[in-house]
Amino acid sequence: MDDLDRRIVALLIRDGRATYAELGAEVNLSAPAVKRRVDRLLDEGVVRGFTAVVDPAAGGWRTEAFVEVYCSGAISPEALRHAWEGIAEVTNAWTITGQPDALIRVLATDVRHLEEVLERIRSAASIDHTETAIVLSTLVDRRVPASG
Amino acid sequence: MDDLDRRIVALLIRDGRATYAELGAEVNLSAPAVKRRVDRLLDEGVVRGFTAVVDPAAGGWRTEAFVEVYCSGAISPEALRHAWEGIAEVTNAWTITGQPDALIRVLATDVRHLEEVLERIRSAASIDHTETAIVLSTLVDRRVPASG
DNA sequence: GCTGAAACGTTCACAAT
DNA sequence: ATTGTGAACGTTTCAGC
Repeated sequence: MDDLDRRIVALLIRDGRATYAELGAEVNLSAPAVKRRVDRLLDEGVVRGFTAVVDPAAGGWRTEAFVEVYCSGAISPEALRHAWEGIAEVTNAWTITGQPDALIRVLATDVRHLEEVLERIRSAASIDHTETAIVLSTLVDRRVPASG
Repeated sequence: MDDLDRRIVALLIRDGRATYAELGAEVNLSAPAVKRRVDRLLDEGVVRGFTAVVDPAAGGWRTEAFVEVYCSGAISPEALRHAWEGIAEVTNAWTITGQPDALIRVLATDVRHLEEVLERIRSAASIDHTETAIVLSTLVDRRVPASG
């Protein structure tokens, strides 16, 4: 993971479909040399894969919310993961420090749908209660810290 | 945005570097037909672009936190966006309903670095106080609701 | 790491439906 | 309006250096 790797990764974050020739032109390397590095980065898990960045609203997901989850008793993170992975509308979930045990990001079509998802979240594990905050606007949207 | 578009988008979320021929084989379309659809989806903004999915830990980002921000007085979302966009470690920020005015996701190298980022966040706008929750584990990590 | 060459993918104009 | 075909061009992906 040298400086060349970091530059290639930064370029691939900006354009995940950039050709090896284009990447090579930016970092002064031949296309095969770039490919070998990208293959190695994929192998090492530095780059997990490539994906399309989709506008959720275009798919009808117009309501976004964060749900703080307070559990009752001891529940393993693995049990929570298993329960929430099966709920399609749960896009992200983390266990966290502080008063709530977990934080969930939910995408729903509307508030009515959100309420229905919250019921499924609560019934999927022995949960004490939840606190929901609806997203008003997205101010910053990156996956990793800004670089260049 | 018909069913064929949705299937192509789902395939591109799974593999953002899939060739048009591969996509076409899955949806029974020729490569040029798939390309025209993808070009249109990009044009319409349904697909915003393509990116590499990178492991933050591989880049040294081993500490993740969510920061609830309580503002003092009236601050425009635009002012908050401008202030936080300039902080590299702020990967995401949303204005939300409920007690806090905003929620921020931060990636830092360690807890010491996180504390330093929090200082920058607080001094970047007229903020009353913040409440930070450090991420213990990531249970679910998707961008959009699961589909297939 | 580079080069060369074959296989493969992309991207266009054009015809078909 | 959208698709498939064919051909030119660029890219990928080897092996050999």
